[in-house]
Amino acid sequence: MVTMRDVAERANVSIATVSFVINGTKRVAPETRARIEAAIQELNYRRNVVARALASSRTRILALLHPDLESKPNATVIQFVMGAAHGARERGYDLVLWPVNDDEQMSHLLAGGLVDGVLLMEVQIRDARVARLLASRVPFALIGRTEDDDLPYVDIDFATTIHQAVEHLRGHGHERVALVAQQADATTEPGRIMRVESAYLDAIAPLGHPPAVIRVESTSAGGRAAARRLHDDFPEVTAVVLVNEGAAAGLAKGTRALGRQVPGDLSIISAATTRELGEMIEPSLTVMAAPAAELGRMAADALVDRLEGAEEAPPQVLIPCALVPGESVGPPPPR
Amino acid sequence: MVTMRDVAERANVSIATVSFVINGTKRVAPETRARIEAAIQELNYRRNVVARALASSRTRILALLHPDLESKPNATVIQFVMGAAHGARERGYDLVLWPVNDDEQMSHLLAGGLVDGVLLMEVQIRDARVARLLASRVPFALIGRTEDDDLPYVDIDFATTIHQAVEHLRGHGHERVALVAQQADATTEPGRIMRVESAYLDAIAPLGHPPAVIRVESTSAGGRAAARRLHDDFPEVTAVVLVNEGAAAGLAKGTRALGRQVPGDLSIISAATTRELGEMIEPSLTVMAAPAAELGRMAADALVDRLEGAEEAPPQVLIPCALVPGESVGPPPPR
DNA sequence: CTGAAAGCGCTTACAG
DNA sequence: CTGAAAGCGCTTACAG
Repeated sequence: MVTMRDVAERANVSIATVSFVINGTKRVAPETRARIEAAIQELNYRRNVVARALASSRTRILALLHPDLESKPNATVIQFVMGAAHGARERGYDLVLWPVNDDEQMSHLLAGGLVDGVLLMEVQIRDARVARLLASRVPFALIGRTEDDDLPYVDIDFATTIHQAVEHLRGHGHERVALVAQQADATTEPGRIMRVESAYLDAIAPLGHPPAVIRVESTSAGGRAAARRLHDDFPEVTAVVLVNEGAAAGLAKGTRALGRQVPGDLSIISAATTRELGEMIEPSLTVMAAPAAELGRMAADALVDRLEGAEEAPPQVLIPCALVPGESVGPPPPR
Repeated sequence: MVTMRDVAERANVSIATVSFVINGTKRVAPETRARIEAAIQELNYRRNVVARALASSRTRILALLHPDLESKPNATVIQFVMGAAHGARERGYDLVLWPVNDDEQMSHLLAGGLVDGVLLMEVQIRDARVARLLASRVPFALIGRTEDDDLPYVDIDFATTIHQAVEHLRGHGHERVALVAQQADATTEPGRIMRVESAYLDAIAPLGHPPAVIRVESTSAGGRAAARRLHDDFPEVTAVVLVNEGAAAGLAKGTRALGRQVPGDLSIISAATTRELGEMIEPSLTVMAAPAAELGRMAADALVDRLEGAEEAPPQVLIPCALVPGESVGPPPPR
């Protein structure tokens, strides 16, 4: 292995000077610099990142802390993860995956000193991991939000997204618009659920009709259950905003299985999902595409900004989803 | 930060002895050990992984080297990635994501000394990255295979999978079975394409009919194109084995758009996809579920085995997909 | 502008 | 069974 010492010897300088040119930390005379750069070339030297990390107490590694995603493969999730990985790489950081649910194990990992910062996914309204993170003093950024808004986060702008979805449906003449959201289970209560529901209530208020909210699990079966509940409990509803990626296909299939046409009898917008998902379903769903890759990238970026000492207020970023028209929205059925 | 020195002082031993008990590298007298363990507890000491890495020249970090997955979110991919992350964690290793296409950048990363080993995804038949990896002397394992079979790999057993798919269709009375595979583009030629096609030829040989192979891109549009080609070019075909996850939904939709029923006119098995994908489509697709999470886990495991000095031959693992019946396979239409 | 040297927090022969 | 010490390959005050 070629070390900095080898380079220094070949260029007839001290290792300190080599370090200065590699890192650009101090000005170095042009001819000295040239000698060093030549030596680096000739020896094909590459600085050892571990030694650098130890000496500088900065590893330039970020952790992506997420629950076990194996069980619920969600199309937007991988885009998010890849966005974060790219964002980190572009800033010269590495991203490690920490599939950790156990809050104890998380503290262990944090204390090991491997990472400079943490990206926390699937944030809950009250999230014990946030307290651990705060206690560990390791900088972090959230994907999603907790109850209190003074932590750095990056999130989908659900308010704008839902409003635009409802607006789009109103433009087609719908007045009775339901929301199909995600069911919180005992342990998890993503902040998004709460925010989505309140955005929905806001958005439909001008229509002057009572809200229709259905919560189902994020699976095909959940989607079919939603179709049935819509049919049985809310027959006056002519359009639905869905914020539950896993249930999208089931909702479309279930609706048709009940003899109702999409969009003839029921219009559907699937918010915060991928365009690819929309295309897979029959009829192709009109979606509000989640800016998942951008969010991942921005989360990494924001975290690196903090690590590199940008002293501003904690970054708080909201991005709305973008409407991608499909074939699942039309006028309401004649009464 | 609490260091090993702090622990040593509190326990009245040398830091070497502390290291021995933490790592179990040498036997230590029971009472000494007890003192040290107590000190660790009291100080809540956690060994610094960076210092350990530098001293032992083992970082216990693995890299997952993959192309940009953002563009083609493929449901099995995330399961694979998560499987690898879990597998690594369980062995006490961290997994970093390296979204790298550029083969130059890859060498840079490899030379940095951050990782002990590499997992290489989306392996091509002739893969330049493999040569780089070999040159770098960093141990690795492949997901998929190159032309030559003497490198350590973990892969789907396509031969068995395709045979079982064809067998299943024969059991329903099909004799004319087509293959819809993935189109290789200029730069990528996954080894799987080749292996899938030859497995298909083997599997249908006993049927005594000419093969019908269609290659399309891995998108909904590709799937619709396949439906049309089947209809136009291979009217005698009554069943298809699909090995192209991205095209699955398009094939089903496209077939129906041509006025043909699934499975009434055409039976479909989608191989090497997730069960969730099958459920999303209408009708629910019969799939051969890819053992993606297992493969990821096994790849990580195999790599760690090598790193920890298992001297055996390079691990080569093949796992077939498992049949998950849906509603897309039935008897062939009466002639 | 450059260098000598301490130090980052561990592991690991080597001695005893 | 335990310790003193060298060393992993860098960065970074501090001097000059």
